[in-house]
Amino acid sequence: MSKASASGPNGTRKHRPAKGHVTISDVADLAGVSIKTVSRVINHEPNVRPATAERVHKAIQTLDYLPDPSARGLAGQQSWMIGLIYENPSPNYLFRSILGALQACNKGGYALSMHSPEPNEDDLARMVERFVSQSRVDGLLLTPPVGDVPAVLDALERIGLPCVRVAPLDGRPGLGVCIDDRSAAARVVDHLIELGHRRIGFVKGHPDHGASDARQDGYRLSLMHHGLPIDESLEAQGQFDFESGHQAGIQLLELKSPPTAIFAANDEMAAGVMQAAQQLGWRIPDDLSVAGFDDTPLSRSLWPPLTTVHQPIRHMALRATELLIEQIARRNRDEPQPEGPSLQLFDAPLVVRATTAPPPAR
Amino acid sequence: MSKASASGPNGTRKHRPAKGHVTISDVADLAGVSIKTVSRVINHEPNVRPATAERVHKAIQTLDYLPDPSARGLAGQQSWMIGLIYENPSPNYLFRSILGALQACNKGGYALSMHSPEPNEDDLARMVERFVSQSRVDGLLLTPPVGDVPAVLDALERIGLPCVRVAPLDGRPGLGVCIDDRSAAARVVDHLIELGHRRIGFVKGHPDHGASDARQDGYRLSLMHHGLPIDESLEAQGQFDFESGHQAGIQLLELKSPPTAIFAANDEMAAGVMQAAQQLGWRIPDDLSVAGFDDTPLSRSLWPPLTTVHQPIRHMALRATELLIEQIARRNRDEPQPEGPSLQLFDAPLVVRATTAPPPAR
DNA sequence: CTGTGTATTGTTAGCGCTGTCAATCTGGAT
DNA sequence: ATCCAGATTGACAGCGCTAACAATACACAG
Repeated sequence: MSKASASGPNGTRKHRPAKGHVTISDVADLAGVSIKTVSRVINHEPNVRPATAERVHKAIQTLDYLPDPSARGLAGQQSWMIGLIYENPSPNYLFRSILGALQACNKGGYALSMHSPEPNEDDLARMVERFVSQSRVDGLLLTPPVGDVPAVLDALERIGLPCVRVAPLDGRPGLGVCIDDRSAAARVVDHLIELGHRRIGFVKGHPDHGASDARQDGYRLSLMHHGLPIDESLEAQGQFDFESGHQAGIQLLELKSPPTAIFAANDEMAAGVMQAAQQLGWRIPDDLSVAGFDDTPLSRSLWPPLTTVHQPIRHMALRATELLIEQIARRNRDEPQPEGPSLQLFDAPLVVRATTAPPPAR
Repeated sequence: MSKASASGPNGTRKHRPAKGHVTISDVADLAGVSIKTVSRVINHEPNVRPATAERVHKAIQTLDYLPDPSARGLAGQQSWMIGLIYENPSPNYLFRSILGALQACNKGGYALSMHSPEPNEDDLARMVERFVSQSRVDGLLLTPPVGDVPAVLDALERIGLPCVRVAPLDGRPGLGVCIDDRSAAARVVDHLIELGHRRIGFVKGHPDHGASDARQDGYRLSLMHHGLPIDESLEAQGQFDFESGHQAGIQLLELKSPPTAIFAANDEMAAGVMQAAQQLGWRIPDDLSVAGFDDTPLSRSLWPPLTTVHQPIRHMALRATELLIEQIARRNRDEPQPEGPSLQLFDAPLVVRATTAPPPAR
């Protein structure tokens, strides 16, 4: 009797009675079922009679019950945590990624745990392994450039941990979300050519952050497509930061035959180019057109506002996280991961603002 | 014998043997002590013989053991999670806060859980309460402007949840970290006056984000201190964003007797002012000096680079998190929270760049 | 030596939940 | 009616750790 009837199949809890702390057995008692059935409902397990599920749901609502993630993590094999590895030089990029990931996590009942390698960390793969085993995350979101380190991907594959890459560069199998950097970059150059520019400079990004290469490809592709020559002296090396853009700008503008337009592989560097130009007495866009890439808030805070490519980073991270959660769910049900192309492409539209205009008349 | 010697006081675990998963009993076995002693060492409890502690530490190192946060959370009364509530319009501010908080969390063995109210959320206090009870965080970090909502603070006090505020505005008791907005703002205006400016405009920030008021106070204080009149027509309302700064800039510059310098309550708005000025044909700093506040990366990406006040946000958030962790520890030991002034002040030095110069000669 | 108090270590019972497996119920087919 | 497969539900044993208490070891006064 003390067992079966007093207050439901599992009895009442004895501790922390004052700690307004609703547990699964409170719900079970109220719904008149066992805690296991409540657990089934929570986890959407099959074979629960609709009427029963309904009663449980009502009890959950009434008590405002929320399962304790610690207990779930301890008992089950999931930690309900997703890891986000970042090593991104751009706060803005990272910040928007976090927002997107957070949103998807909230929706899916996951928590987000962020981690970045120490500045002097040389063995990224080992770092990631340590992080994974310590925090027991269920899956990993890899933002560039960490998602392009083969050693890390190998390690993850060996452990068998689900992961999704944001903006991956290689053709490695596995889930990912990205934009088509190449054609977006080509679109920028198309735009400049349509305005009448014939000598168009390019500022490359950080050599390790390979979106740089794709954007350079797009730049050259558009040039070739319009029958314009590729002149390597018009391609300056940058590092994706303001200062390097500034340097590159000076380098390009002091050429004997300088370009009439400069396309920088991101907004920060475009801002640097603009600073260099204004310093050297060029007016934008009258004497020089400038275009960037990413559409960070910066691009709207420059004067004149910058023509750039909008990258839907928040959406991409959100979708990446959703994909990751789906993958984790499949794995938990021992379903095979689907084959085939697994890269989700996002639109990256050109945003024409005020830094691009026809070249000065000869 | 089976109890005492076979494999240590607690025996060996039976499940998930392959899952390279080191638990507290593995450590106990290797060190030849009970799991409770290991627990004592981990939690720095007193009354462990140094030699024993040493053996345990060695075992922990050998096995690369890390306690499972879920299990700790479930068994103890701590969740080892700290919540960060944000509703900040500035990605940069928030991002730097996150970095600082994350760093302190890592050091203290805590995880960080971020949360922001829904855009249309009206009852902030209830939202915070729900978040706290759902995620079972041990403490809360309140970034502006959420840290200034009395209803939220009341609710938190009622629950008895430790919290620390970043940049609080009122004199409410409780821990917090901040800069002296007023004197920092005054220092900016001092600087402008020293350069020879006599008509100095001010762009106010968002009325709800009360740092705005403190900065305005500083502006007026400096003016008064130097015997200059306070002219309300020189004070334009802004919203802390670029667009509002642009508007305010136009408003001030189209005055019959426009200012020779404009101090905006943050960098974004200063960028807006700069845009407005350049649009209207004013050269900076020759015709107009501009100063901002916050020292966001933006301030270095503008041309000319912006004179502003450096706010050590990352450090502030780091320190705030440390304070929070200390407070949680005290509470867990049932120690009383210390009385007295609990606001930690940080330096916010003026960074003079290129947007401020003597006013044009009459 | 013995007794007493304190420092140190161990034992045991959960924390709230899920996984396993057994028990019960249901709806036909016989 | 009777039986059986499948659907539905429940009992119970942990997950890895901490809290409360128990047990032992040790130190030193009497």
